[in-house]
Amino acid sequence: MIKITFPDNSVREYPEGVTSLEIAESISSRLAQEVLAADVNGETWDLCRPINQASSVKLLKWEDDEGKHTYWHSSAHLMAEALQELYPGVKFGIGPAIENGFYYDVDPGEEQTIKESDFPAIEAKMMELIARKEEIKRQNIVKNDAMKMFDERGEVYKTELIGELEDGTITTYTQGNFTDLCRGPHLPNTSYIKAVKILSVAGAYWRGDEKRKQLVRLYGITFPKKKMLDEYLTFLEEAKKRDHRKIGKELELFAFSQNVGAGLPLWLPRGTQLRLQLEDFLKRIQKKYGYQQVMTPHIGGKMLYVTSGHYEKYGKDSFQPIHTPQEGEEFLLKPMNCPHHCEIYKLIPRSYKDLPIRFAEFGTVYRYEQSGELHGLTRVRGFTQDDAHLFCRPDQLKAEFLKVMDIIFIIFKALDFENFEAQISLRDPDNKEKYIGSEENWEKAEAAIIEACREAGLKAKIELGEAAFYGPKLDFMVKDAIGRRWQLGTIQVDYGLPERFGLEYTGEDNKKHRPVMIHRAPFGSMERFVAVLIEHTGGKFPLWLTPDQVSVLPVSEKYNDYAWEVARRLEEQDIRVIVDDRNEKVGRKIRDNELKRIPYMLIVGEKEAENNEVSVRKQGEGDKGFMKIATFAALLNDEVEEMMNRWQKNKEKQ
RNA sequence: GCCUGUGUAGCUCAGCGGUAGAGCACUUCCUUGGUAAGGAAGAGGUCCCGAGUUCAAGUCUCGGCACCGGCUCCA
Repeated sequence: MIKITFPDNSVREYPEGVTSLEIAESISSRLAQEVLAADVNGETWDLCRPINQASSVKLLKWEDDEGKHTYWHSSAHLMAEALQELYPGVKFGIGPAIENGFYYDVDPGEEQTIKESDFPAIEAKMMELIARKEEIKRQNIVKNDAMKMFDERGEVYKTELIGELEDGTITTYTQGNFTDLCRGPHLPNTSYIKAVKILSVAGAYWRGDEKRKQLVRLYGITFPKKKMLDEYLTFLEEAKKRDHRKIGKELELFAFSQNVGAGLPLWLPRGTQLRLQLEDFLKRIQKKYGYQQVMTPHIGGKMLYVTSGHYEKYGKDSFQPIHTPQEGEEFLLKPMNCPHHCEIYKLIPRSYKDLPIRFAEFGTVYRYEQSGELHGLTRVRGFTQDDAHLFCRPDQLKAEFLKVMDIIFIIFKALDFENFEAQISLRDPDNKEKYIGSEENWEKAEAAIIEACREAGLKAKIELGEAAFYGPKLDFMVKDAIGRRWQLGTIQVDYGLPERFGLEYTGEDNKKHRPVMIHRAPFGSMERFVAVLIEHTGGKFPLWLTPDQVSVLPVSEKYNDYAWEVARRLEEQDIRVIVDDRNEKVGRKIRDNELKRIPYMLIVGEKEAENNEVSVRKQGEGDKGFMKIATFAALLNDEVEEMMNRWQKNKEKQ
């Protein structure tokens, strides 16, 4: 007998070689039905894998990430088995579980492809295999045997993977005629899977390497209940409705024109107004934090970027230089604002007393993104960064860094971006030649960021190899409607550019010193931020961001004056109003498309004028009845109030 | 840049070798002054661009462009 300890520290005895499934059965039959895998001494194990010594065991269900993971991993195998039957000679790459579902990378060979129209057949085959209730068997195998087995089947991708494994660690899983190299764990058999959906097909380079063969990646998802699949598909449908590209079009916020060029957004009047509100908001905050606004041109001499190192790194992959006809000069469309700001810093001698100096600019930059990369407003070729560069003494770095974090938190709080993830992006330690700057400076910069995050109590994930080529950074990531992560705010510590540009200040000791630079953009870019804001709010922006929230409609021209009086009083309370008194035959003009988008309509006529009231209608909700002007204003202001409160509270905390 | 897929009216889409379609929006008229309505009529299209096959091409084939979903990339 062996002792099994459960998460609540209770202990039961079982015969040696007991499986997690048997343990579950011993507790309740319901549990046995629901359990998918088990955590055995911190490792996720198959339900049917015998436990041979005293262990602590946690049974994992759908609700546990590891349970779901196991479920989807087995589903990936199931899909692979179906593909093997449908596409003879198909070779397999890897097939992991992901956040929502799973994928499998396969090479169907030269002769055949897998298309979207094939999905139903693949799904049907998977259901057929499920009905067979095939057992999924784990096997330990010697490296040479594994190599031989997969080699005989021509599984070149698998043999490459096996070659990198250590002998003794190799396991395979088999169901029906399908055997896969796999660490596991897996479900006991295929019948656990009830609902199947192939979601999409895409190309994916083998091992993520652009230079290697591109395989076909098939994405799918499965659920233990048909209803759950339906709910998931409904969720995807709903998310599509919040797509910023769709809402941006509907609300006339922004557009693209093939004549202007791919990835070059046109900001329409309403979108521009929204963006300007956001810019004003940040400008107000920045003023309080001691920033100075600067403005710099959209192009810069090539030498500027040779000095900065950007030319060497990105020159070939940028918009190409602009040439002057007579003087033969070369200019680049500016891909970032930092060199310009460095030039401003350099103009006059700086004293240690002047620092920190903070130059802010809503700077529009142009980057030649590969055509396949473009994505609505989130990935474009021309965009405006809410950029600023801080030049400070080394001893000021941490304090400045923390202040920048404050600004980001204020913005995220004000706009309800609660579910952001912070990521510290450091160098790839195995690939240091990708970066410029001295070892010492990198270490200082990386340490400064980690230290600042700790001090601010910010939980940040550390990612190696994600740093910019000139320095490490702290990024704030927010998800869009369908869960894609986008980087918004960013703070970067840079010892390199000051050196390249020869930036100096005179210290207390009357000697020249090198300032440290912080690059930062709390929104990231106006384009991407607005995109994510649209997806988060579904286009229902907070009142303080929407320029025209209310329309006032007099029932006849007799009440035009009263309508204007109402408008004036609302505007006193920062509520923007459109008065629709354009036509004495008012009823007809109401169809106007513009007015229909305004959520609140106030109808005024005899009764209202008499009682100093308005009659309120809300788009889609109908009549809200008569209301005093002040009451109505308060109703709208609740929203604003809430926002201001949050901001205030946050400031008090500081 | 690379792999699927899509491109028809302002928007959402149907049509898939034989005279360009629907709903919403738009214009005009009528109806209703408490109203984001109803009725009628009308206007609107190099069917993304370019070649090819065919008596005949939105429709089939090839090339390009744009967009979508991914991969790679992301200063």
